Amino acid sequence: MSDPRRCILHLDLDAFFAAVEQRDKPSLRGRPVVVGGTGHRGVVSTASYEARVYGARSAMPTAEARRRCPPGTAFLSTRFAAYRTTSTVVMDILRTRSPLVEQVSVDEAYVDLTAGEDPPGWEGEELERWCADLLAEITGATGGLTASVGVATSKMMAKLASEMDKPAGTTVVRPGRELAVLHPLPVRAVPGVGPATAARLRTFGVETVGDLARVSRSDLVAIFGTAHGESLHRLGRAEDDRPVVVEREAKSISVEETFETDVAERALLDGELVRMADRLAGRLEAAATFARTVTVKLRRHDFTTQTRSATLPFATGDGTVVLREARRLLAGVDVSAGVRLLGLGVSGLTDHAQEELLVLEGAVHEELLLPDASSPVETVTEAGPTSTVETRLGGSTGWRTGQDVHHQEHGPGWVWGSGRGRVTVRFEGPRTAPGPVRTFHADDPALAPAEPPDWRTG
DNA sequence: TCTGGGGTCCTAGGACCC
DNA sequence: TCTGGGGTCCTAGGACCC
Repeated sequence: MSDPRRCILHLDLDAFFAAVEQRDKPSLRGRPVVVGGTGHRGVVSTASYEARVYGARSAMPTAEARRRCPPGTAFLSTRFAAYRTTSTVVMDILRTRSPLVEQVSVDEAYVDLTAGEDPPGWEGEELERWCADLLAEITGATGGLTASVGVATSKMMAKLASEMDKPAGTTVVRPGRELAVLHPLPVRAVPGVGPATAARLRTFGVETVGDLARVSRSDLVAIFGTAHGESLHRLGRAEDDRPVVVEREAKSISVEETFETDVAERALLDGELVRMADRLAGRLEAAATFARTVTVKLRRHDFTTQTRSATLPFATGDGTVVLREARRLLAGVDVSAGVRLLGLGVSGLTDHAQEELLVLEGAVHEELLLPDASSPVETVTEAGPTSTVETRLGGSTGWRTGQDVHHQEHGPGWVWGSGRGRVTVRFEGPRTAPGPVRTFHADDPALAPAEPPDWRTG
């Protein structure tokens, strides 16, 4: 059983992306909003509660959400910069309560309250009052966003609790109550049980966590392997002593892109690779880290995924080195049937560069370092194919729905829609009334992309 | 108009070394 | 000439999470 002395809080911001959009775009408040990929291969990241009424859900193809939601539903692309700014405000508030805050994503965190200065106790309604105070502070500081929290003796139980009274709810699972709360839930509620594991368990007649808890450890290990089997056995009994850890070092960095239509032309794929290597190098530099392993990922028309990786004898932060390896790896796979997704990643991260030159001085495996004379480093500085995959496909004006813009005359606004050489902008901000809509030429010089508005001052 | 993008962890097999 | 087991590194693929 979990250590009853631990008091762990899990906080989850409610419909976070959609809530930020409704805060910053007054005309969307109270209306269905769907945030995610807006192209024909897009999927939903977050649906507002108004859109959930019609069945729109996270991870659903956006096309499906469009079919389900009524006219007037806003379909917006993501604005990560805005979400990050708001997320930081929330995480800073959590750190005033305890130094042990583990941010697991932009909208979610664990807090070990036991590590705080004056932790609330389990008795009476003290915890409920303490959480109400926390949620009120978050709502005030974020311009009206709500969060849900769960408090329990372990991370798993705290997370399950935070989902039990959404939105804006507080659920406390007091020590000793864990199994009564856990066992009626479907197995899918257990972290680590996804569609494949749930289907497998169903063939053994296991539907609820209570059913799972009656399966022996040896049976679970035989079915799912050591790591997964042991984990299922423990979590099914609410045995979870995973600590709240403040910072985890990144193990990999990657970028990927799904094309609007499958791509079979090597020149186009190479152009993408050039841009991806450049972005990756920027992120390596920003993180002051270096990588030894380069991985190229492809997804085909039938959704099968293929990866090819190579480990260098040195760690690099150089985009040209990453690109050279990526090109070599991509050259070894058949793309003639078309590629749906192309990805480029690096792993084996270390703090210290051990660059190519140092290894060359050691005269180690020179042929490994210059593996492909046909793609010399110099080609990287070339412009690459001028027609990127997007421009070749046409139709795009370069403006994304939901994007922040500024017009010389009309001031700040956001892209309401675009196409056929036009862009329509709604001029409003987080602290204005719902604003008017105007349409411009997509290349109107008076119109420019802008930073997200500040809900505290804008 | 089927299925994003960024991650983590695990497994299994082969190479290689002792 | 034949045979062994353990450990580490690498590659490819898959499940899962938000």
